[in-house]
Amino acid sequence: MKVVVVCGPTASGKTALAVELAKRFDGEVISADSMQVYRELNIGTAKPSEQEQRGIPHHMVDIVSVTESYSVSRYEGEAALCVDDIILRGKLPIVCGGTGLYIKALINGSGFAENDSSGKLRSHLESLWDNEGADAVMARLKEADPESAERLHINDRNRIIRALEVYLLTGKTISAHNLETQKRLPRYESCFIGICPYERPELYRRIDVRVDQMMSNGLLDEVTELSKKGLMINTAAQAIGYKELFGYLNNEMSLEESVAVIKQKSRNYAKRQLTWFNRDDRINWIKYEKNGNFGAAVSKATNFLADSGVIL
RNA sequence: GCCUUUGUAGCUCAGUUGGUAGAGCAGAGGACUGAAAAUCCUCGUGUCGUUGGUUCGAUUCCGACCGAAGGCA
Repeated sequence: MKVVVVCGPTASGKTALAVELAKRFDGEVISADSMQVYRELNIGTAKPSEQEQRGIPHHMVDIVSVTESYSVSRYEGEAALCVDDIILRGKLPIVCGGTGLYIKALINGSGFAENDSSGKLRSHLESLWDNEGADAVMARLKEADPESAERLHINDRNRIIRALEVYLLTGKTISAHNLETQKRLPRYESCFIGICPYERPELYRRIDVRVDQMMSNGLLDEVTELSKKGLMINTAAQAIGYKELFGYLNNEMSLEESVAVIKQKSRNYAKRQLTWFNRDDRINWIKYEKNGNFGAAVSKATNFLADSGVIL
């Protein structure tokens, strides 16, 4: 059984397409979205409403609280269980989302290196970075893992720290680990469908419109509630739409400004998503004009599924 | 109407004691293996408002004009 993947940048119409395909081909949706996993984040993550879900089961949504920190490796394991179960029940698994790394981890089966659950090593390395500077951390990485040190830019704090962390934890370099996992066969056979407007300005227009919709749907109330409860912490605090309105609530900027920043950051994000997906040559793209209709997209997607043998 | 300030990259603004200019943001491209809605890299020629003058040479100094903001009437 092949797994269907519907991907693309934010606000491009992934959800509607995935649900329609699920309707037609007896599927269930597995979300691949790093922010929709959080129960308390709804409007700002464009989490599909009950109406939008049209009775199709959606997995990997609302599975943790914002008080927890979620991560790719956890996603990889849990989402794979969902997919396996769907296959076992004879249904078509449809992975749908914009978090490229999550999709890759699920389909390819990355096999991430160990992590220190106590977080002690991480915070030690972070304070090393802050107190002694990037060069000090980089010097240690150069000794332990010259390959990664060569590859990583001196400013890329997250990756340098992680590379060193992996070495100290496992005694193996992250570069060796990556090399090894890249050789593995993918966990699932798959058919990738990407959806995106043909023209960049149209994508950006759709993003702006959607942010305005989120605001009229009560995003500010949602964020206000979260901030009252003091819940904007951990990874969830990085969510676009939340951190900006949090800034407004802290009197750092006007409401108008923060909405403009949300739009801005969403556009920047969409750009990064496209860079990620464009590199993946497995993706069959559905690119639509401004007046492109949904029916055409669905039939195009159906053709892709037929070509790759997902459906007969 | 007069006075003051101001007009430089799509936006906000530096700067050139006169030798045609540079940051941030935006935008474009790229990277990405346990934070990924994160993290990071690369890319800056624009009639220096218009027009005269001084000068070997003006975006820079001077004048006029046009636009903007503030003040006084």
